[in-house]
Amino acid sequence: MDTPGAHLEHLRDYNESLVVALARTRAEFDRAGVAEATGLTPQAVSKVLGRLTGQGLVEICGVRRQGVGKPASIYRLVPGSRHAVGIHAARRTLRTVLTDLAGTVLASTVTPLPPDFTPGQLLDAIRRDTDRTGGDPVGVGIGMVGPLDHAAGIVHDAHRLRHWHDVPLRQLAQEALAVPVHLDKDVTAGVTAEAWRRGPTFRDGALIMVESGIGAGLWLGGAAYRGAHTNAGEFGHTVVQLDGPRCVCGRSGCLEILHDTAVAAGRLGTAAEVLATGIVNLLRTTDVNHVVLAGADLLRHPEVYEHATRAAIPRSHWQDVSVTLAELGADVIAAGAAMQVLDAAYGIPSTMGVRASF
Amino acid sequence: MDTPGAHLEHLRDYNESLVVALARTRAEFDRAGVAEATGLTPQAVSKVLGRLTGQGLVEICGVRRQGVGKPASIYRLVPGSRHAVGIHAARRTLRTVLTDLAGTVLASTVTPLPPDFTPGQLLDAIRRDTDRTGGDPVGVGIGMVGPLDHAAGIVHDAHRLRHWHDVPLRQLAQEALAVPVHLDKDVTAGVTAEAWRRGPTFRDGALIMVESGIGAGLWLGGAAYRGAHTNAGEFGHTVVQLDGPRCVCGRSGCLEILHDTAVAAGRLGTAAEVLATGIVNLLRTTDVNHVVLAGADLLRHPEVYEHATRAAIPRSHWQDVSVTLAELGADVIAAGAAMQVLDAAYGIPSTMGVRASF
DNA sequence: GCAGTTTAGCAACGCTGTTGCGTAATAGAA
DNA sequence: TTCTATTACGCAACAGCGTTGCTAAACTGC
Repeated sequence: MDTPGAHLEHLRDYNESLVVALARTRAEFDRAGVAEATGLTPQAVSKVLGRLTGQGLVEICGVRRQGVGKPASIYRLVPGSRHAVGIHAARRTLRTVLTDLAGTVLASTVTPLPPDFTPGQLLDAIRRDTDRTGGDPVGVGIGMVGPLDHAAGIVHDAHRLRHWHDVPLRQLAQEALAVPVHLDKDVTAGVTAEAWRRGPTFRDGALIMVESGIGAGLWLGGAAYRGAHTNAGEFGHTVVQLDGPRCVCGRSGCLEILHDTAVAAGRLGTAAEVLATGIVNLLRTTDVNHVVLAGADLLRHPEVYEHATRAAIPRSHWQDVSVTLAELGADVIAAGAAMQVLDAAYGIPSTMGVRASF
Repeated sequence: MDTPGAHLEHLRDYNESLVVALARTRAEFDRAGVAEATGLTPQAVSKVLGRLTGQGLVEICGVRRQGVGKPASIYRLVPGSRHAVGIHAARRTLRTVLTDLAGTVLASTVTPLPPDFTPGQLLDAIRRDTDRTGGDPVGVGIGMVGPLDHAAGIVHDAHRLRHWHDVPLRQLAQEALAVPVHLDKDVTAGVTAEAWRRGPTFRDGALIMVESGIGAGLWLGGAAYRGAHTNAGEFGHTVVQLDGPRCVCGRSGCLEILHDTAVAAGRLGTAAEVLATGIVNLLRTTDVNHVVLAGADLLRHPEVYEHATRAAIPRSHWQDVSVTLAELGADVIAAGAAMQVLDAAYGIPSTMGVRASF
């Protein structure tokens, strides 16, 4: 820790983010409600709400009469007090969204990217579209195909893009944009969007994305899960047919090759069933209780995939799984990238800030 | 929160457990080393070490001369200051171990269980073997086949045991033993043992267990991962052959049925290759960088499985995966159950104690 | 023996949430 | 209208956390 007094500050930040997280899930709230939900004393909540009001994150919006006694002040989040920009760098297009603190998408633009674009070309496009979006964001999030290193901000080998080998994209973008930048896999950004919008009940979920490849973003135990090399969720390249056709990844009978082959043959139902088998495999492995379906290719026939998935999931008296389509549709990746920025700044920190990696 | 002052206490507990965690990974340590590793100031470390010494968890064991200046006091963990009992309730045997605070197995016993034993029979056996083990444990951990609910301490339907439907085993055992009891799936307990012994570098790992069924215990992001219904890691019932033979779970071509069929036919190499395919699927999904092989059936031919697994895992310049056998062998489940008790009492808490599930 | 260096810890401090208690605001009864 | 009970709010004092300032202790090297 290089800043003195860090530990009490972390305690304070932790409690503040706890209250912000609660504020995001409720249209309105009062002091007693926050105290009850968080376990803090009402007086402590007063102090926290005072600080948050001072930062403009929260405001009083009325009083609540509940019979006898002095009416309680009603607070609410000020969604417009903070903004973030999220970017989805796909293979041919750049999608840029502006979101507010509540996770609402305020603006969304799509511009084409040059074929087989270079890092420089992407940076130019990002700067152009970010400037055009405006909004004075607290940061910019970038969602992109992997493999990449989230912690280091380096793109190892963007799939099907020749000019991308160990590119320090986060650092480059940070210099170009002069705001904090987060880099993450597209699917992880996507599941963050769902988790951010659906609140703390969404503790374990997977976002299944079918869009020039099949991948999954994982949200496990209340946080984005990326694995040891930011490469978790490559479930398109799990084998479901040992003697199946050869896949580009080197193995045979991968989910992706079987799915894509069926789609190419016009057998969409079979493709959806194959995907559903893979999803149930994922459920067996991770035991998430929320499945979110997303991706351009999937959302062209949402009802087919949704039905096949629901049909494939077994039920029991103690197990339940929700299957839904991505609420934000095509914006989900970009919006999630923006929410990762907000999450870093206003979300509940996963550690207390002390290095535990000794 | 029902206890006042809870939040500052949590800060204190957090820092204390941070120091204990560090003490577990180092034979000896001094104030400056802890301060450097944790980010706390030396004076804060003094206070923490003073409290831990008072609790008997840590002791001074000498001084270190490093040239000029006053020598630094050398501290070390007192492994014998705390003990825990771990229990592995398998289908036919009850394994009971006693471990110390460092995770060393001090005693290990195996006793038979009646065929198709009842909850009452298991409780009797647990009480008997726990009493016999002695050691005044801080708690008892039970590792068992699922499905079960870790948080509620309820066994839903122990696989292949008829008398087990929604049994509140944790509560029953707690009343019978008069110490805190933890209940978890066997594989999760097992991976906890590996993680506890290998320290903070083991952040993402999977323990593969082949023993009357195939399962995986997951350790993701530095903590045991159980999923939404304590049912994560059921990877024996992931489909790897869409048109494969029917499995007991209702689907076809599960990893387990293919593996067991090959073993029954004497084709151990094929069985190991099938398992290895499943393991690579697991790596694709979770991106863990540690694979631990365990289970009685697997450890009968460890080299076959180890070789097949190593051969199946692709390598790249940014990706590395370690494949090892369970260090504790047959004790791994029971020892892990004991370490879960120690982890709850002396491990780094995952939350700051405030309810965030509003 | 003295100077220089490093460690250890007491004491004061700032900041956190908590507790005690006074004040404000309301409904309902007198 | 007036009084009382009730509920909400917040100032002030407090306990406990890690931090900072400073002094004492213990050692090496000259």
